[in-house]
This record gives sequence, structure tokens and C-alpha cells, in this order.
Amino acid sequence: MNHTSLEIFSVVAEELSVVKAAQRLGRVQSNITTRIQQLEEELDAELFIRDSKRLKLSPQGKLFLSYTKKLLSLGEEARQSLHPHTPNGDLALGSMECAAASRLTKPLAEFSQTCPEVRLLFSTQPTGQLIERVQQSDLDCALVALPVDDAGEPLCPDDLRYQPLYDEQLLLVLPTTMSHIRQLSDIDEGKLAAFAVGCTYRQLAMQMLQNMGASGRRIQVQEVSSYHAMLACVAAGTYMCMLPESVLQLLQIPAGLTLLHAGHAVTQLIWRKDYRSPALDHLRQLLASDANVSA
DNA sequence: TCGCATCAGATCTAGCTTGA
DNA sequence: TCAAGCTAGATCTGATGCGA
Repeated sequence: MNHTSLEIFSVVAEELSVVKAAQRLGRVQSNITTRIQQLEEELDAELFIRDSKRLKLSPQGKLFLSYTKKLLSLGEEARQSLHPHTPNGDLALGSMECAAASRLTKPLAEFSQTCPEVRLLFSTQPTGQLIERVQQSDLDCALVALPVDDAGEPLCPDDLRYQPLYDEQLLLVLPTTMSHIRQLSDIDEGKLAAFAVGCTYRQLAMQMLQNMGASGRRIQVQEVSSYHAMLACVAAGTYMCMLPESVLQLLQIPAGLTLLHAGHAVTQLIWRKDYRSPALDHLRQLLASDANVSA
């Protein structure tokens, strides 16, 4: 078992295809098949279930993948640690859609200029999924909105650290059919356009609607994959949505929609407690200088 | 036709020996 | 100490087979 074998296994596990993994790694298909077979033999474990033409990760494969990601991440961290003053290598950054749209443009442009040797691997997802991916070493860090306890303190998992960055004012956007509503307590029905389960703003909106007049009814949720789609649902007159004011400023708001202030949420940068790299340190500094809340 | 497995042969690499 | 040569094993490629 060496670094190459782990890299190959990791890519095959992601693609669930020997052919696609071979294309991605610039190798031939037979080579990938052989390396996976050798790894399985060495580990005395079946990492994949061969289901006719398709590959599926076996339970042992899933378990081994979690260790593989940690080992590859640790290897990258070790490599970078040898050059503490010149950030280099890969930095896998995740972000909520809203932070990517409204907050990251400037810091990331600056990051790419000041750290040209770092390959930034960027992806967007809801908070819940981002937290899991950071814990599994699939991401090095991520911008999320951690849920808070009754005292307003972020509920951060023990194995993660966080740095507060942006205080986001949240707005509930109502369709023209609800133009008679002047305050949150007037809302007596709940149809919400929101991102997938795991999105903190969705969770906040659901809690708010349940605490209001809509508590007696089941809240219908239309899942969308972008803020444009979310606003389109509201413009169609059926759904309401919750989004940060900073995002709304970037969008063209259809006429006649009602905007209600719905509290605030803090966007944090999270990373694993045991992870450190010059690239992450540099990104933290850049984000801190751009933040509107102090750490 | 597609995707994975298998095989033979080519190529690469690490480790060892030898001699200057 | 270091470069050159040799060798075994690891790894790679391309062709082919098999099953869905």
C-alpha cells in the first residue's frame, strides 16, 4: 500500500468507474484494474462490489476510503509543512452558495494572486454536507453557517475549529400573493423554496415558520439548486424564501415582492482541529481582513 | 456497444556488486 | 565515495475476452 495506490483507490471510489478513473489519472484501464486488485489482495478485503458492469463501494471499501482521505490529506499537509513560508499544493475549500456568491469573489481573487503555487479546489454545498466533508478530510476547510444553541453560541463539532467571518442579515422574501403581510407573525401558511436538507438558512426558515402561524400545518418545501431558481419560485407567486441581504443585493428582485427582516446568521470558516497548512493560514488571514465580525 | 478482467510483453526502478 | 552495470520485481500498455 503506497501513496499511488491510495490515490488510485480514491479516484475510483469517487468515479465508481475504472474507465473514468483511468482517464482522470492519465493511465490505461487495465492498470487501474490491476492496482485495485493488488490493493484488495494486500488488504485481504473486497473494496468494491462488482455488480455486472458497475462498481459499488463495499462496506469495507467505504471504511477504507475514510482512512484513505485522511492519509492523503495528511501527506499533503506534511509536504506543505516543509515550505511554511511559501503556500503551495492543493487547498480544498467548500462554501455555502451564498458565501460563494456574495463574499468570496474578492478574497479568492487576492488569494490566487498572492498564492499562485496553490491549486484551489472549490465546491459549493449546504452547511450540513460541508461539515461532514471537512470531518472526513474530503475538504480542508469550508465556509458554513453553524447552527446555534439557545444562547446564540455556534454548535461546532468537537473535531473542528471555526473562525467567525460575516454577520449576514436574513430576509424572508414573500410573493405578491402575500403582499398583505406586514410582519412575520402575520404568516399563517408555509410553502418554502430552499436548498437541500443540510442548509442552515432552510432550517432557520422552517423553525421560524413553525413558531409563527404556520405551526399547525406541514411546511411544504420546494428544493432548488440556485438563488435564481429560489427567487423564480417566489416570483411565480407560490413560495417564499429566506436569503441573506448580501445575496439579494446581487440579484434582480422582481417587482411587488415583500421583504421582511428575519434575524441574522454568522458565516464561519471551519477546519479540522488537527489540520494546518501555510495555504490555510494565508486564506484565514485574507478572510479575516475582509470579515465584518471579529474572531 | 460498453465496462471490467486477464494476459503477454515492454519499460521502469530499486537494490546490489564492482571497480576506479 | 561515487559512477556504471546488472538483475529481479514492480508497473505499465495494448490486445483480447467475457458478460450484460
